[in-house]
Amino acid sequence: MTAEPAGAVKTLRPARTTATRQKLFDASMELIGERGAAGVTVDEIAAAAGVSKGTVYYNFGSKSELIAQLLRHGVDILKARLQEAPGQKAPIQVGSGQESAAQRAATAASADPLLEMEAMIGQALDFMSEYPSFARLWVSENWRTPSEWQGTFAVLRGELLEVIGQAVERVAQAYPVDSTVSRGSLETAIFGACFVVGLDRQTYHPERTRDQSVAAIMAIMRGYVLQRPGPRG
Amino acid sequence: MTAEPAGAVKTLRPARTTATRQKLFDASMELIGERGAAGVTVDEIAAAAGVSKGTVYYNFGSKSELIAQLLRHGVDILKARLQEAPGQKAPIQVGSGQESAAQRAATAASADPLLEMEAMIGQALDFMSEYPSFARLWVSENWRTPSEWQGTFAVLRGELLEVIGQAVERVAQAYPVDSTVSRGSLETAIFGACFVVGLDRQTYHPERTRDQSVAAIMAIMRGYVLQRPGPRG
DNA sequence: CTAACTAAACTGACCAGTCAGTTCAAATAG
DNA sequence: CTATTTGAACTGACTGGTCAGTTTAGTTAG
Repeated sequence: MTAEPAGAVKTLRPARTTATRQKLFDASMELIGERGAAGVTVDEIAAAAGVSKGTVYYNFGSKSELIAQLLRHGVDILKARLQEAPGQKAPIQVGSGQESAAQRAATAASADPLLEMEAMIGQALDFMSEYPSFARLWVSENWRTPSEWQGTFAVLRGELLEVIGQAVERVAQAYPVDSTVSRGSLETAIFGACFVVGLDRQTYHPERTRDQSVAAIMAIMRGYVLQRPGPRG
Repeated sequence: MTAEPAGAVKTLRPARTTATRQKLFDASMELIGERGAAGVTVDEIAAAAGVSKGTVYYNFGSKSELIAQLLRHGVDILKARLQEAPGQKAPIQVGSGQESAAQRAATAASADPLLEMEAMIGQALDFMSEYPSFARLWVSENWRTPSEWQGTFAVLRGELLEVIGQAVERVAQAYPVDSTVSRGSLETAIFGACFVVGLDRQTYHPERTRDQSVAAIMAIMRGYVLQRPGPRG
């Protein structure tokens, strides 16, 4: 019988378990990204992770749950990357006037929300380069209608779009923008363009540079902003 | 014994076969779009098409070949739609000065390549609405690395991007554009945004209108064009 | 001592592809 | 006009193999 219901506590977990789960995440990400969730067997994943099949079930309970947690894992990484982009550095609510040099640098870099946006898109593309399999898994399963991970996707998608939405909002505060454009659709377009441009670069056009890709996606923002006299205020 | 090797002649094919193949395309498109190529069985497809399993193999030879031809079929439809957009109406080389009223209307509408671009994006979104399963199949399988349909995708992707590329070219001829932006990346961004915005509307935001979506994607073009004094020439 | 993990065998469902046989519309023969 | 033949189109039971998930008895590491 499996002790501890699969996928229980995440924190305070023994080091061995954490390492095992990480190995399984790495192996799954790779294999599933290449051949799709349905195209990979649990035996293969276990073998690739250098672990027995029983361990997969001990840790995750099912193939489906493994993949759900894999999606969550990837989104956590991507969100962290996006928030690394200057100006996204979470609500710093420490006593006023005591920012560190690093904090001041971040603030300075984020003075222009368009530059911040550019940094975010760059981070997104870097993520796609680093975890191409995650991007493939995402686009493969995201829009399936009665998907096993429908709920998972709805939540994760919302989290990512919120980060983008905040950055767009900051642009809209600093610049005159075309208010006839639906904010939601715009965010989706940016989000989608990041994935597709990133994946396409990976698969079909490795010669395209990161900066070319960023510039192409940034065209969306330049088209959203009405004039270019720099941020106001 | 099966006469005629599967998937041979396409033209002059007896009506019965054409009807059968169409039924199989319709059924496959629906099922595969929902649950993915690997998630659907040939038995299910046959049943949904109201045909026996043997007929699938008689007509296509393999599940894989059925899907390859399904992709080709969908791209043919999408390409036709994109070329319906004003100004794309293929090289009309009939005797000069004898255009029909319809041709003149199309020419008039295409006077502005940006409007033409807008029409094309609208057509793309309409296609996504009408064949959502095709779009899902496309994004699900397009970027798999050693895919069964790698070659198929490379060809079809090229055909679609060429149509977009021509429209972008016409914009670049008529307007001053940001020449530092890589044309290929830009086209990919537009292409990707169409798919993702279309699918997202379908799956998560049915309340978003077609025109909102078009406007969001058109932001890319507005950002690519440097000024807005109307087309030159 | 116990949670985490191993190794290997096993079950039961599922599924791609096969093939011997059936149908029927059109061609040909009488 | 009727009988016969032909073969493309189609059928569906069957085969061989695969795979998620289970079980069990034992091992390792913290």
